[in-house]
Amino acid sequence: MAEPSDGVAPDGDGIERPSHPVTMKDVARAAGVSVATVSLVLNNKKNARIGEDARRRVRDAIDALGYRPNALAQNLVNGSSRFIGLVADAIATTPFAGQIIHGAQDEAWRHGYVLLVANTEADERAEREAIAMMLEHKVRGILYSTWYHRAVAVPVALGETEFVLVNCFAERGRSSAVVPDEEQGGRRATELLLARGHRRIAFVNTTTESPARSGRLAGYRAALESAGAPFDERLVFEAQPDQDGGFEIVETILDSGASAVFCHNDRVAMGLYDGLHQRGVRVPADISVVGFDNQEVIAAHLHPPLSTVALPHYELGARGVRVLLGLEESVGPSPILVECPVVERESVAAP
Amino acid sequence: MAEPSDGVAPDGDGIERPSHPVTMKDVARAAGVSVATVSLVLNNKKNARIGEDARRRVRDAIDALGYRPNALAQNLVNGSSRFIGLVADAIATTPFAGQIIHGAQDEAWRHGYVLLVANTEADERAEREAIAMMLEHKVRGILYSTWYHRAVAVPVALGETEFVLVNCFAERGRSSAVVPDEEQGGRRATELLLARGHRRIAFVNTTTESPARSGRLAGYRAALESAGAPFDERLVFEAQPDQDGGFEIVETILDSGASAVFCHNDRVAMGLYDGLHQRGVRVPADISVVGFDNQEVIAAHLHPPLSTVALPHYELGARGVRVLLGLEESVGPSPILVECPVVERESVAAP
DNA sequence: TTGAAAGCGCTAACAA
DNA sequence: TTGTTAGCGCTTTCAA
Repeated sequence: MAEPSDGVAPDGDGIERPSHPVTMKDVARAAGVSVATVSLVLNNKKNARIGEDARRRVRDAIDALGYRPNALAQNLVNGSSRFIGLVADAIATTPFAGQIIHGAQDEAWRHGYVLLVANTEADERAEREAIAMMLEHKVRGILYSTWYHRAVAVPVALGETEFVLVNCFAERGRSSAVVPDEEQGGRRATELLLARGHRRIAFVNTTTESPARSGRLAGYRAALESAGAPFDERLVFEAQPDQDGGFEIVETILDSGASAVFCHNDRVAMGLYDGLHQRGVRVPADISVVGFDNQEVIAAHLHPPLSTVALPHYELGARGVRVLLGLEESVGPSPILVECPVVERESVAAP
Repeated sequence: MAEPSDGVAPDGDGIERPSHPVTMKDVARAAGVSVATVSLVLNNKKNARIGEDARRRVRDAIDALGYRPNALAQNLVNGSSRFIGLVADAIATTPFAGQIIHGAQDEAWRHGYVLLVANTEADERAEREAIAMMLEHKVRGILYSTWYHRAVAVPVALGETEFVLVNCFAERGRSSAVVPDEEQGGRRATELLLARGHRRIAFVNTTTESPARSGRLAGYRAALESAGAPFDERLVFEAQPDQDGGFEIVETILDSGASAVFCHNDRVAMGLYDGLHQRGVRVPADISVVGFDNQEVIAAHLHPPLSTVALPHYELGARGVRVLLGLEESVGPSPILVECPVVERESVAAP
């Protein structure tokens, strides 16, 4: 069905190669030792004294035969695997889920673990099956992740193993969880504008109730207040959280007399740009704009490139495995908050 | 470290629950039968006649104890696992890799397989380790995927198992491979314009050598020719394949007198839109535009929404596992070509 | 310094 | 209709 671009190790090495899968027994035979010895040198146990000679013979046999340990067998005897399960509700909708997987995968790998990935598309049945399968594979633990920050009902089966919620938190009860610090992010975004001297800063929030909505608003407000700028409710607007929402709210923003706008996300900012351009309003000369999410395809390539605050998805995945593995304390009853870093580009200027 | 939102099954069911992991032996004891019997009813082997009574007792015991088969043990005895490995060179850079994973995962799942995912960031060492790890877990086979369509040097270790290249093909030698049909895609994109009556259609190709570059060009040309429209070399331009490239080429396009533009990808189209808007040129009233890739965040939300041709990443992943599993013939020496479907939106009008 | 042997949880002959 | 038993490939005492 498929062939390697290159041959396998040549056979003329003088050692007989068993017809198919090379086991430890084969190595032992070839090296003239017992399987126990092979096992010992393989895992180089320190308190097992193996002669230099035998050790070498084993090594040679392993190379010659192209032996690979059978992880299935190892896991069976050790009673647990090196798997970490990751169940995601949407792995392809946005690049976000990808980032979580990426972070989790890197960190897991670093500690000798492998990711078992399951996509559930938020289907409860798929979710149950995914978790069951992971449990049956005796995973070290499960990362339960969502593609946008929200509260979730923790599936009962998760209780059979250790788990960490990633980018979500438990509706009720407490569970280890790692989520983005929306408020801090909102504060940073606003400060980006404040720092350049803006005082009348509009905030285009989303219409949908969510931690992002309340968190970013709180951050916006806090930044304003601690900068001594007035918080004016009439400068807070709501729009559908996408390009259309941003596009439709231009007029309103322009009427408000704000010199800068903090958008709930980059997509809103993109729509806003569009509407602004159509009216001949220049960014940032006439009005400054800041986004949120740092959705690369958009933010980095708008004209001018959009200053924004990044959602730390990679970090969420990575932190998730760290707390799962007990490398990091999940202190306190509330979720671990991960910072949202700012990404400065060119959409902000002095008023 | 983490608690379920809900308790585990109550203990007052009259059956003693062993302190920790419930094994088949526990079930056998509780049901008053042998492990063989339990195994038989579990896998409901047809040619094994088990009494209704025993069968029920086993079922009850399983429920009562909350037994879960140990997949590790099952795999060990069967000599092979239900894993399919997926090595990707970039899982987070774009939504594309996510789609491949998604498709592979869905299809694998459908056939009772689980995805083992590894991200290599194109690092050779990471790649070797990832493949080794998969081999050690006795995967059924490996999907080797890239985030953009290209030729690859097939890692030697892949030869130790079955594998399928996804979104890439072997530099030399033949290997099963599944790739997008760039030429067909280019043809479709051009036809979108041709169908509305355009004859002078500009093509903004990428500057970088790739199957996408040559394939889409060939498709463009073929469509033109079979529609009896002249292929004019002076209508083929090159630009960096992103927003900047598209933005910078507007003037040139406008000067060419073309009534429509087929862009190498959606990002280029986005940049083009931008430049067009700035000059007061309307899409599609003054000029029609077609993209490629169907990068949702962009294409669906431009003004007007961009008609484009989709890269079939989901399908690539799914087909990949199908050929891996031998469900689909990988006929012939050349890669399997997957169709690029067109996605019509509103950026095309009559000239 | 090494080997023999038990056993991880499960499946599959083979007996009974 | 069911139980006994021998492995699957490996790790790990325990003896030698």
